[in-house]
Amino acid sequence: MMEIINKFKGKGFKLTPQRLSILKFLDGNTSHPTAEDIFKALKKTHPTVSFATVYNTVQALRDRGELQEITIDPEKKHFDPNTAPHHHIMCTACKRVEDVFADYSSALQLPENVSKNFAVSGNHVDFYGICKKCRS
Amino acid sequence: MMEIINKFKGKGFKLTPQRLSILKFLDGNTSHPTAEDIFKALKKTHPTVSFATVYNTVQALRDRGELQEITIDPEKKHFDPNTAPHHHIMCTACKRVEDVFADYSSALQLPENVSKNFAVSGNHVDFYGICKKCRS
DNA sequence: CTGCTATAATAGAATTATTCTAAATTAGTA
DNA sequence: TACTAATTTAGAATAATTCTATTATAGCAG
Repeated sequence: MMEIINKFKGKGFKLTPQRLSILKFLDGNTSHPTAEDIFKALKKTHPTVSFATVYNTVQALRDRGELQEITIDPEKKHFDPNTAPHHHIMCTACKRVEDVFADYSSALQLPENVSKNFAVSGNHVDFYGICKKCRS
Repeated sequence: MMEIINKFKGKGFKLTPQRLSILKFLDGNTSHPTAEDIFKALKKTHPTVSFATVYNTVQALRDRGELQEITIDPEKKHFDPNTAPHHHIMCTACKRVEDVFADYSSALQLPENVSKNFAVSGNHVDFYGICKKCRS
């Protein structure tokens, strides 16, 4: 928690109460919240917040490399404060997203016809399936 | 082309001129068009079409397993008539999506704590980078 | 070939996610 | 303590997608 806050001292990032609340919510959060999830959580402490505050903060964090945008869900973006390289799996029934910690980097070689045309900056692996809860 | 059309004879799928036009546009198309791309192409032959026709047809094709929805682009969905398992790379500058034909299946093993909680139905690997054109 | 019916097309409204705008507020510095 | 650039807010705007109600038609049944 302290680390997160300290990361934003200086650098033209103002640590407002709203942002502090968002940072607290995100810190160590592995639930892969959507903008709406963050908005709802923030409303508890700041009933008058606007969605713009959520998107502003999310964007500021993304720009600083402190928040990852997850595209696994075709319906909406999810966010992940864990910026270490890792992957995800989504339950196609309940839409929940979970982490997959595995290092596939050495296996994911691009065919030459592609690698010669791209300066690759990253990759991610998305898995889809049905979770235990949704089967029972 | 003929194959595509024949796939939809019977089965409660009506082959309307609009749909035929969409099928022709998609057949062998490796450009990963968005709904808007399809809409624009369709407008050339059917100037009065509605977006609903595009989305209806896309959904019918998806339901029949003849069209894949691509989530690599955070801004919008792309579609791919190639339903054989393969992967994608997106240029983060020009947003173009290209195919990556590589078989990573044996390498993409899930860690046990995940695999024991999911009946996995599929996966895809997304690469990001800058394409040659956008660097020059 | 003709008529019937379920399916599809259309225009446009509605919904959802996200971004923008302009005015009021405030964090952090001087 | 005052100032200023950054932020918040409410709400409008935009973009992607879905829905609705009406009209049209593909494909089958006779």
